[in-house]
Amino acid sequence: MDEALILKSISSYIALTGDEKDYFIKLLDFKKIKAKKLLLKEGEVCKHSSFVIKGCLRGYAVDKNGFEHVMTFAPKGWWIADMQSLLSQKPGTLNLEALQDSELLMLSRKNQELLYNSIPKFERFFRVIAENSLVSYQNRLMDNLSLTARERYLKFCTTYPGLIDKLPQKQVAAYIGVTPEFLSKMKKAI
Amino acid sequence: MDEALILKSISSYIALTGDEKDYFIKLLDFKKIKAKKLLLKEGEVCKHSSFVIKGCLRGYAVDKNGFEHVMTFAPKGWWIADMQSLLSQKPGTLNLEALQDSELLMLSRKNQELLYNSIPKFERFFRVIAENSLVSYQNRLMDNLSLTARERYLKFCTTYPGLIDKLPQKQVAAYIGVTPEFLSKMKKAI
DNA sequence: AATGAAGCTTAATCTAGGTTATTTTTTTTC
DNA sequence: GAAAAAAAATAACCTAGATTAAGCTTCATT
Repeated sequence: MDEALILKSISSYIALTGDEKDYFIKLLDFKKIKAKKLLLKEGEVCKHSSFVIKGCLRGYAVDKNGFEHVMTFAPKGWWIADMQSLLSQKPGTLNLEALQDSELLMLSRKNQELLYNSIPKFERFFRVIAENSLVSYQNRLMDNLSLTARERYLKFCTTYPGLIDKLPQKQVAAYIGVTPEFLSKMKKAI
Repeated sequence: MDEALILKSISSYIALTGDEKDYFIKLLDFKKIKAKKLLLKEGEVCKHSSFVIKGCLRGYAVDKNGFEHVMTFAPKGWWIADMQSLLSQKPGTLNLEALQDSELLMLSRKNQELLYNSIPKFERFFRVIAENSLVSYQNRLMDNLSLTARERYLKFCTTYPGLIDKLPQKQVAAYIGVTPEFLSKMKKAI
């Protein structure tokens, strides 16, 4: 298990002593997950925040017509969870799926509470993470309200250059909010 | 200036001593704002988080075609800011406008930093606020990806029963993501 | 290497919601 | 309380993107 990435990511926001790092690392569970396997299924209660150290996951919901909508992609260095379910501890609506063979450092909700109480600096860390995430959802919402499908696609390509050629394009479609057929048509026109 | 509401809202998440309450209250600036006046204009840097104690504000952006899109409504008991600008301290894209004569308790970014350092519990408070807000933007995004305009309208009505009959309906339209004409057409059909 | 199964493309057709324009109603303002 | 301005309603027409359905391509599994 390689904790260098997560410690580096944390150090951008808060400074930890060696002891604090050790304590934190002990609260994490390492997990490998195979491509196409589900980390969390809709209807289950989300019990962990997971930090991706290898591979990539996606969080998606299935609507009442059976269509998938991608809420988030989580490549290396990102956190993923069904936040709604994690906060409320009620059954969630998201499926968290590995897109590739992946490796995670998982922080259980219980350990996260422990962490807040023993190293209050982590309140700050997760506050900043939540604020940044909030802003990115605000931006995405605004894009969905004000841009055409074509503009959203082009923005996706420039915003996530590392993802665009790794993802099946039907999943890009499910993220930007168009059908795979229409994305295909757009790509021809570009 | 009436600080009862903000203290009550905080007490749902963290417990404060009398001294802490006093200290916090002194960091706030009271402001009255007339209906239709802008608290923040796009292009300006957002310097405050504002808690609404009376009235209602909206945060909206104007797209390149001149159409307004409502990011958020902030009735009594809610916070409002251009988060992106507040966090980055760069010029923002949101206009924050009073919909009615309103009263605010404003916490400057500088005082917010002070607050975090002198009463670290506030890290937790604003973390929780940010997490809840994040979840509500996730839900709204999912609604925009998966529901019809009609469904979004009906959901708006049940989610914000207090707002629906106070707002000009063109602003409801700018929130759910349809033209005022289409909203009018839908209402007739319902 | 063969056999699926899943993903991608293409194209014809359809529709939810947009656009434009006019009229009516409500709200502001002097 | 009259005039002007903003909001809402109505209706005809338009289009971005959805739907359906067929063929094609890639890729995983035996």
